[in-house]
Amino acid sequence: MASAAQESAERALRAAISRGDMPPGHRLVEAELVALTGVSRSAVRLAIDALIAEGLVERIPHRGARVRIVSTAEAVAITECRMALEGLLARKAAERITPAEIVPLRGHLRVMTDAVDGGDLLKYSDLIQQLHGMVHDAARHPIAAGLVGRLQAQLVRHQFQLSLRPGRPRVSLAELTALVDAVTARDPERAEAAAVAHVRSIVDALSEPVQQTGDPA
Amino acid sequence: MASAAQESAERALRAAISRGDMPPGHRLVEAELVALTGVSRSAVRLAIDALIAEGLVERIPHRGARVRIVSTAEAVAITECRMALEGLLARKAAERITPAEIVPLRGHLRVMTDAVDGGDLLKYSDLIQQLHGMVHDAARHPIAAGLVGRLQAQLVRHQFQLSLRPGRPRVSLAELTALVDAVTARDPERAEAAAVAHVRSIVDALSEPVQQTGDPA
DNA sequence: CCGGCGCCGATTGCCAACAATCCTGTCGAC
DNA sequence: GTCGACAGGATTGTTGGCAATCGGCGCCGG
Repeated sequence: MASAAQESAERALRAAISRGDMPPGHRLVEAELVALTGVSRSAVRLAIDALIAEGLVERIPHRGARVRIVSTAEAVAITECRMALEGLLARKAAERITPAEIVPLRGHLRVMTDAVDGGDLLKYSDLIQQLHGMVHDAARHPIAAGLVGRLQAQLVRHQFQLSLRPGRPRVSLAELTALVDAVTARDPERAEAAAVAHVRSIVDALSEPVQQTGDPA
Repeated sequence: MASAAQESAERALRAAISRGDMPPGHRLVEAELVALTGVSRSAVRLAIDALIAEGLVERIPHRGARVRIVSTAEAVAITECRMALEGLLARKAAERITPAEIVPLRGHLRVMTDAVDGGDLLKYSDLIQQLHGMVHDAARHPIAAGLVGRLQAQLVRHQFQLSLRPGRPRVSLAELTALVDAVTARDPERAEAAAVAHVRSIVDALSEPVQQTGDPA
């Protein structure tokens, strides 16, 4: 991330991958990315290297880079790691949260409830990320937060599929309410347990076979 | 790690940092490393990038790379993350260990006991790493194991200081014995608890003020 | 005598060209 | 008709050199 060119290329790539443009398995041809981002090939190459280090992309020698395909098994394993780390973060957040942080956290939970009641799944998915961000900030543990962020970045696609399952938001909201309650009550044990329970339910949902929605589109 | 040159440079750098040659804060001048490793500057540069991605080295734009200085607070935070992940690994190991793995694990513990009784701290420190490696293998969770490995690599220096404290090996051995007992008994709950307890005691030891050795330098 | 300013060596960051490697399509032999 | 070898094209990996930037040193003014 030294130069501006590399950073811009990295952002562009990350956005394209997250947005679903460039699906898993898609080849990243360096010349194409040069034309796409407008930066030099060196910068593109370094950006790819950075994304490889984060686990978003993989490179086969002399065969180029491709968007990494994370299998369901890997997604489960990654989420298990996240489970352990979110537990740590929730515990720290409960220990270290300040009154000034408690108020917006509670407010955020109300907004999330409204989003679920309103059926706005996309917004709810965003709000979840924000909630985790607030908890991570309160935990004051940049290392664990950074690890969780990098783990999570690897499975935007899985997370997206998950949020569309019927009934899932209700379950998720109940678990997150318990988490916020415990954190704002400054109860580290309960906070850790709530966070672990929440992520565990994600693991279970991921492990289940994908539900047929009958949607022909 | 694509090319052999880069890999060799990376190994050399990693070894030099681990060995204590190149202490934290030491500047990594690219031309020097070219002369030292005998590979091209590009390879050195890529090797440095790889080490930056692992958190061992940091780079300031236009000012070069230096061996990263991890403060005690950071070491504690890193070890807290390790605590969470080792708990997960111990749990998985207890669930998944095979009879063929139980025997050498128990044997390794005896070797460790002998090393402590013999006062061979350096060897004991090595054996600890190997023991963790065996547990990680048994857990069959490459993602968590990889994360722990990269976290641990950042604080070889702290770990080294820790192992020299009087009385520490005895405590450590007792905790690890409990861990091995739980894992070989296939008791996930106890295994996780033992692993967490072990790493927590490391956290506590790190947090304590460094013992005065009477050396005024 | 001291503080600010501008040059200079050293070092890094960047780029364009070269060399090595791999996939694809085609040709020929069996 | 099918399999194997071969050449062509495309893509990546590497090298060397050049421009940009930074810290230190000496010089000048106060």
